[in-house]
Amino acid sequence: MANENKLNLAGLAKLAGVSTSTVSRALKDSSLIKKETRQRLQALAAEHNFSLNRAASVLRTQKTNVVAVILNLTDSTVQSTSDPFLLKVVGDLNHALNQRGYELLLSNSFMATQDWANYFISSSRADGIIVIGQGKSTTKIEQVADSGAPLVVWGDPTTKTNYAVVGSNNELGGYLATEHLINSGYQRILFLGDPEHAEMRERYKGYGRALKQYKIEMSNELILSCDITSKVAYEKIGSLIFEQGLIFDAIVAASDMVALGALKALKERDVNIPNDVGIVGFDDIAMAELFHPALTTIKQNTEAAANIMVEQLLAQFHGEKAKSVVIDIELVKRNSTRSS
Amino acid sequence: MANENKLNLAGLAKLAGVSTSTVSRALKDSSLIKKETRQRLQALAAEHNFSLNRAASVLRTQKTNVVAVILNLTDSTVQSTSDPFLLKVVGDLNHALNQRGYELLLSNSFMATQDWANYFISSSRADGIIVIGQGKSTTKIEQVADSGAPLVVWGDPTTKTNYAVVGSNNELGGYLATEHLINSGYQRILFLGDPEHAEMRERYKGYGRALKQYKIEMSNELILSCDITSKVAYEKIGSLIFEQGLIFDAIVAASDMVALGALKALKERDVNIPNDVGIVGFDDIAMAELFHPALTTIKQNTEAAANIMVEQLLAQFHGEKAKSVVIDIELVKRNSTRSS
DNA sequence: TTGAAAGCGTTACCAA
DNA sequence: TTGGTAACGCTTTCAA
Repeated sequence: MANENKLNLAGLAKLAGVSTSTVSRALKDSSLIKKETRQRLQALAAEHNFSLNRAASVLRTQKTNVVAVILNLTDSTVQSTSDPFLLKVVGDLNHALNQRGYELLLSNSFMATQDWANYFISSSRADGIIVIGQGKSTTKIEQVADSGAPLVVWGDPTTKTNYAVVGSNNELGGYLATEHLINSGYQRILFLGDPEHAEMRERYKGYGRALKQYKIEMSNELILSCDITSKVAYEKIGSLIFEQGLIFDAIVAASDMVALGALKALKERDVNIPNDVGIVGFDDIAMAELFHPALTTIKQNTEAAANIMVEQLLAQFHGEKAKSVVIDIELVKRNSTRSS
Repeated sequence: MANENKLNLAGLAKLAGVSTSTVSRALKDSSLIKKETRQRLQALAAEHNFSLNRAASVLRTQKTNVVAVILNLTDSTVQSTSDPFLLKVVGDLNHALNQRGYELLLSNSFMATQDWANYFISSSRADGIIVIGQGKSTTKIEQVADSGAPLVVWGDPTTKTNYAVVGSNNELGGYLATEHLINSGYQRILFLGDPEHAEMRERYKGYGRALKQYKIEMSNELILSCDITSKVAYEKIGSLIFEQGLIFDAIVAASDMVALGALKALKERDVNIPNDVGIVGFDDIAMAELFHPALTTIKQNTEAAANIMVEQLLAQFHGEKAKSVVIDIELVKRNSTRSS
């Protein structure tokens, strides 16, 4: 047991025989203070393991140096804890924020049920908010935007909003995935995903555009709506094959997790991938290349996205207006599709 | 744009024609205040989207209601962002903390380079610390323990420490994995993992105990030290086979990620799983059952662990002493091993 | 180059 | 049942 009564600025000042103002300034290396005084005080602080009281400092400066990151989940808590893509984004955001001297306060839409701007900003819990995922409804996000609180959203940047959205070009991703399948000789291409979900809807649009461009008729039975978890995808593909047989020879999956669920269902029925059926995923999670066959997918660059999101948020701290940014995506060809 | 000048307790009190003390008490539903007054003030607060200033409140009460969670990473930043098991633990901790009215401040050992107790506790950033992973060195953890700050560590609870460790019975897990392989008729069982890592070392011990018990000679060439990422495991298994051929017929992997890397290397060489080689993983990450064949593994119950960790931490807030707790593990038989 | 002191917004003690 | 007020620990303006 150490610190019975915690050392504060006043205590440190007393020890040093100077005023609190001097110590305060010295610790931020202010040029107002003589260099040797500064060094002496910094050494003293280090020696006593001194650290400033955040609460007092936040109260005084009205600045928290914290950013709230909200996982905006749609269906159930399960998604948060098992979706590696979302967690990858959180990890990258943490890194990007830390590099700029900010800390990450993690929350999700099940926990933060109240008005986000009030809860995080007015209460001085955080200086800004990053929301991951537009989900099926954007009312809570719009509420934050209307409050004027600094906000950046990970989602689909092509849809029009009154707040800054950073995200991949989902429509193009859907298009490239589909085009790759067509060029590889696949004919009956299934779309597997949840079109109610903003980002997935765009991927679906890209799928449609590619089909149209290559003069392939769109067929309703080849559009399979499905929650974005591998378990649901696995079940959906299983029952589709059971009921109608193998009516498709390729799948455009709305996410890698969905693709992997489908892959499992197909392999269990001894369908050969990529010869009988080709599959393209979306995200390029770390595990995509570990699967057998390694998953062809549309890579989302989360590190770049995280940096841009943080920069757009910090811009708002300085009174600038943030803008939506489209992150480049990239088709990563592996072995779940025939080479074109 | 709303709130030009943010409403505070004093402002709200003025609006209501009462004192700040009364509003303060009313908002925490104190029985000191007459019921109707309470309700009136609560309604008024809601109407004005009022929320208390956390910084002021923390400064006054010396209580943050925040817990710092530190990912104690060993090798590189890569591990944090790609290890689904660690992130699952973070997700479960977040859930457990939120349920008890605490928030989670996420950090990792690369960011928090200073003295953790000072940085998080003395500075009033958090009330307590949860460290995920004992890593290869525990000096920073011991520093926190010595400071007397509330602390719980996710790691191996069987090794003796002066702080509370919650974790799985890793030795038993290693034993069960190995025993299952032996009972399924495998003979030359490879251990794949990093024995310098506290938890992995215990799994290794369990592996050794099982071999001994079943009178199978331990052979140094069947102990393959390997960083706990799938990429490294993939490479290690690849070069082992290249150099010495298939000198093993089963693998006890120190984690699922390691197992999956090995699986990929084997499948690429057309080794049949589970007939030619059986594999048992550790963790039971969500993806374990998605693989083909679905991975036999030792399941760690992270939800239960998260709840226990949080309870042990909160106990320390009330002056109680926390104790180390062993979480039950369970062998989950799937298809990467022959059935015994 | 340094110091004094006000004030950030709560909470809780003491008084009424 | 309610109100006045000091105090939490820091930053920063103004004065020296």
